[in-house]
Formats: sequence, C-alpha cells, structure tokens
Amino acid sequence: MSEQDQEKAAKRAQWEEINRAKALARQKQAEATDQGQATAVLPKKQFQVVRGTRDLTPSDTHLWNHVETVAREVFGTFGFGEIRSPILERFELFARSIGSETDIVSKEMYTFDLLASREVMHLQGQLYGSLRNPGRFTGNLFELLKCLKDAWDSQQIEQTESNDRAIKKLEQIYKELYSSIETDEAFLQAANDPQIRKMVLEASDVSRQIVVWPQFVVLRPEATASVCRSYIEHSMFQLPQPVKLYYMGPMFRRERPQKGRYRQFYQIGAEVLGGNDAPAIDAEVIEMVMTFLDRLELPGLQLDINSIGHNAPDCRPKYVELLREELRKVKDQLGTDSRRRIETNPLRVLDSKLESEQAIIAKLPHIADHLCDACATHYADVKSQLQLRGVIYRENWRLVRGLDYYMRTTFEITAQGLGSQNAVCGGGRYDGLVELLGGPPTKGIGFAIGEDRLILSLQDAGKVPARQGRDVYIAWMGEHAYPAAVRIAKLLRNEGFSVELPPTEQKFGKALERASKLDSRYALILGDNEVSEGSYTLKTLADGTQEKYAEPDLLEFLKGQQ
RNA sequence: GUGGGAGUAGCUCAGCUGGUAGAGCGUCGGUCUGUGGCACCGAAUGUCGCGGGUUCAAUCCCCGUCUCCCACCCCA
Repeated sequence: MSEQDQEKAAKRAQWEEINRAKALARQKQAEATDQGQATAVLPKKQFQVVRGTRDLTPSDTHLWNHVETVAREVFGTFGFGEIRSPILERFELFARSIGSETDIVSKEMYTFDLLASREVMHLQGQLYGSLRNPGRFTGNLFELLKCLKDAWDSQQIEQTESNDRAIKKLEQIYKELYSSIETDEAFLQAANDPQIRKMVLEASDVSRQIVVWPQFVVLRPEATASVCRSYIEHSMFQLPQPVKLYYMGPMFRRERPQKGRYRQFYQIGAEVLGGNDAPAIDAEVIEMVMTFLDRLELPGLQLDINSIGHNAPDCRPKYVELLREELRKVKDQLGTDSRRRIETNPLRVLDSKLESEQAIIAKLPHIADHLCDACATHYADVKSQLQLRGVIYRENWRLVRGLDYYMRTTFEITAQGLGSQNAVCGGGRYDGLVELLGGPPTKGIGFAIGEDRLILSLQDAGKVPARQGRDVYIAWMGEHAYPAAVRIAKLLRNEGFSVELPPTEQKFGKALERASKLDSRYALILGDNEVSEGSYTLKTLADGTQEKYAEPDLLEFLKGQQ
C-alpha cells in the first residue's frame, strides 16, 4: 500500500515537472509563431446530415434500384402507370384527408408559411406609416390591394361578406385617390385636403380590419392524398375507369428517428381510383403487392386483413359505440393510453401492444360480426377472391388503420428483422376520399410500402443481389498501347459493357490486382506485344485462363458471354 | 414529445474506477518492370462527437448539447 502511494507521489512530481516544461515549450512556440506565419486556421466544422435523414451511397443504392426496378416491372404487369406528384402540397390537403386530429397532421408535418400573410401585415403597417403622404399612400394602397386580392383568391382571407365589402371599399378609395391626385398640383394640395385626409384615414382603418390567414405548404407525409388531388385536378375520372397508379419517392414526418423510421423516408405505393368497388379489385391490389414482395424473396411475410365497415349508422359507428360501452366496463384494468382512447378513438385500443391488456382485449366484440349487410358481403367476397388467387392471409379483427379515410378492407403486411416497426406495408379502401377532397364520388383502394423497412428486412435476410463489378478492366502498358486502349474502351462501352480504363500507366501486377479488386470479369491485356500484332489478350480472372483475339473476334466473344 | 443505452482511425471494436491512444479489416506504397487473389514489410488517417467544469493532468469523473441505437407514442 505505502509503496504504491510512494510510486504515485513520485509519478505525480514527475508529471508536474513535465507539465511545466511543456508549458514553457508552448510559450516559446507561441512566441516563435508570432514572428513567423500566424496561421489562421478556420474552425473545421464538419457538416452532417440533418436528423432523421441519411445518404444512400452506391453500396445502398444498388439494392434500392433493384427493389424499385422489380416494383416497376410487377406493377406494370398489373396495368399500373407511374405518377410523380410534387413533394410540396397544401397543408389542408392532408388535414382533410388524413384527419386533423391525427399525430401526422397535428405535429409531424414540416410546414412552410407562404409568406403572403406576413407580406400583407407588412403592407398594412406601411400604409399606416404613410398617412401623411398621399402620393406614397396611394402607391402602398395599390400594392396592398394586389396582395389582398391574391389572398382572397387563395382563400387566405375568410370568405365573409364583410371582408368582401372591405376590399371593395379599399378599391373604391384607391380609384378616387388615384383620380383626384392625378396632377402634380393636386398632389401637393392633397395632404391638406380634408376630403382626401378623410379617405386616407378610412382606407387605413378598413385595411386593418382584414385578417389574412397564413397559408401553409408542407412536405408530404404520404402520397395517397396527393394522388387523389391529381386525379381530380387532371379530371382523370374522364379516363377509362378505374385508373391504376403507382408512385415511389420520399415522404417526410417529423418524428423521433428509430430503426426503420426516418424523417425523410421512402414509400412505394399504388392506388386504384374510380370504377366500382368490386371485391376483385381489393384482392388484385393485395395480390399485386404480395407478388412484388415474393419476387424480392422478402422473408417472414405475413398478410393480415380485416374490414372496418363504413361510416353509416348501421355499420362502424354502431360497433364503435358498442366497443366503447364494453371498454367502459373494463376501464379500470386498462392503461392510461387506452383509457383516453375509449372516448377519443376506441378502435385504436385494439392496437394496444401492452401485455397487461391483451387478455381483456381478446374478449371484446369483433367488428366483423357487426358490419352492415353490404360490408359483410363485401368482406366475404374479398376473402374468396384472395383464395381464388392463392393469396394466403390471416384475418386479424384487431387490425384498424390510423388514418381517417380508410373503410371496409384494410390490410397490413409484416416482415422479419424490423424490431418493433415491423409493418412493411399498409393499405385499405377509401371510397369517400376523392369526394372529400372536392372530386366526384369515387371508389378508391391502395397501399403504401415502407421502402426503408423493406430494404432493412432484405438486408437482414441477406437477400441482397450481388453487386456487379466491371466487365472489363483494361490493363494497358506502354505509350503505344494507350491509344488502342482508349479506342477499345469506347467500342466496348458502346456495346454496353462496364469498362475500367486506368488513367495512368500501371505496373502489370498492379493492374491485375486492381482488376480483381474491382470484381472485374475480364482483364484485357494490351501491351507492346499485342499492339505490334494488332491483337488483344483477354484474361478470365475467375480461372486465370487467357486467350488472344483479333478485334472483331474479341467483340463477338464478349457479346456471346453477355 | 417521454424514458433507457451508446458515441475512440474509412469500418468493427479494445483501452485496468485519471498519466497524453491501440488491434483487426480496409486504403495506399514496396518486395513484384508481362500475370491478380496469398504472404511479408512499410505508410497515412484521430482536436477519443461537440462545449463547459473538476484536476498538475480527462478518452476515463461531473454538467450541458448534438447524433445514433432501443423502447413508448404513432405509423409505412
């Protein structure tokens, strides 16, 4: 013990000395650099991706592209066409479709104020500030009127009669002011003219009565609403029905990032709009997405289906009331979240993952037993249509969707390797949505696949297609070989081969080493010997064999191997 | 938004309840000037996530912050 203590004390003393020496050295160095170059080093702050977003580099994108290619192929075979809608949409589009009470709309959207409201407020302030200068006042009033009219057209001003009157009044005052101070003389006199002063004051008063609501543009949190908007906006109901569309691209939700959940995430989805609500359509949509996922060899696939009826007194609302009553009876045994939902959204109680609630939930009434006749028939037909197509499903009476617009058929697909975020696809029928967004009554059904999760699951299962290396690595040596190398590279690339042409000369061994590191299939050897003979040596890197070819033979051979 | 864990080389990670940082893989170069994968040798790369505090001294202890991971919430 005491020995150790002594050692420590000795070390400590030693270091004190060293520290002092270092401090001295540092001081000297500082003095030296003061005389020499004063190095002004900028703080090196590295940029990094914003939270919840990420880069996908070639080692990722090769799988992403594979997934997207298969999606396009499969969806194409079902007669779907791609739609690309903007990433920016009006806030109201999602507030109306998804439901303004949902988390997505109430707190997870990235929003931008279109600035019109601020601009108007600014102009209103300027107008007031220029009360004493009729000339400027008139100019400001003109600007303000322009903005107000735009705001009125885009419904940023409440469409009331009094607002309408106020704008018209301003317009009238503007015209009178404009005509009465047309001449310079009038302009000079205007400031003292009681008539004009009165108009100016009135205009200022009236303008400030008008409230302009901010108008928000958002980054889309999902695409179904966008597709419906587009369907309406392009009058697609005049096309042969139904219209079958698919999309893929980034969506944005400001949630806490987690495995399989990002703030910028990607969805692949499809929608069938218009026509009738034949159960065969529901079944075909499900068959399509299952075909797609099967083709990718996604492991551990589980398809759950359910029907949540429709919004009529003899259907879902009736069941929701029944469910609420049953839940109230067992309220004491439920957690706080579920207790709250009894009143706000009893269906979501069925979703609960709480272990302690499972036994209670299991005894609750099933919605399938309380559907109206039409919905019950529809559900039964969807199931038989699925069987007809050989689609294996599991009925899950607890499957309810979180978004307001769903009705009747709902489904969800889960996969392996995703932790608690195991849903890889969700979808359902939404017959009222297009009408809700201002279109004609239109049937609709669709799904969205979480591409990030799909990719995770594929990676987890090792279902990543081998990355393709180069087809041909050109191992050229010597000045004479270089022009020939450039020429043959061009020829081969024109034929669609992936060719690596080293920009500078390499030692032979190095060239072959690089060729194999780049997973090249062949090394094309091109040195003095070959140049003088007008031939090429082609080495197959897998087995080390090599052969000489004349140019036409070489091309023919490689094309045969493609 | 709430709770827990983590952050050390390009990657995966070691680092002894404080003494100025290491391995493997990868990268680059050499052994090797017409034959790669192997082997051997060598090199580069770190403000130990960032900021502050305690200390003679902090990768280590304390506080804050950012990011990632896990769970909740919600959803794809």
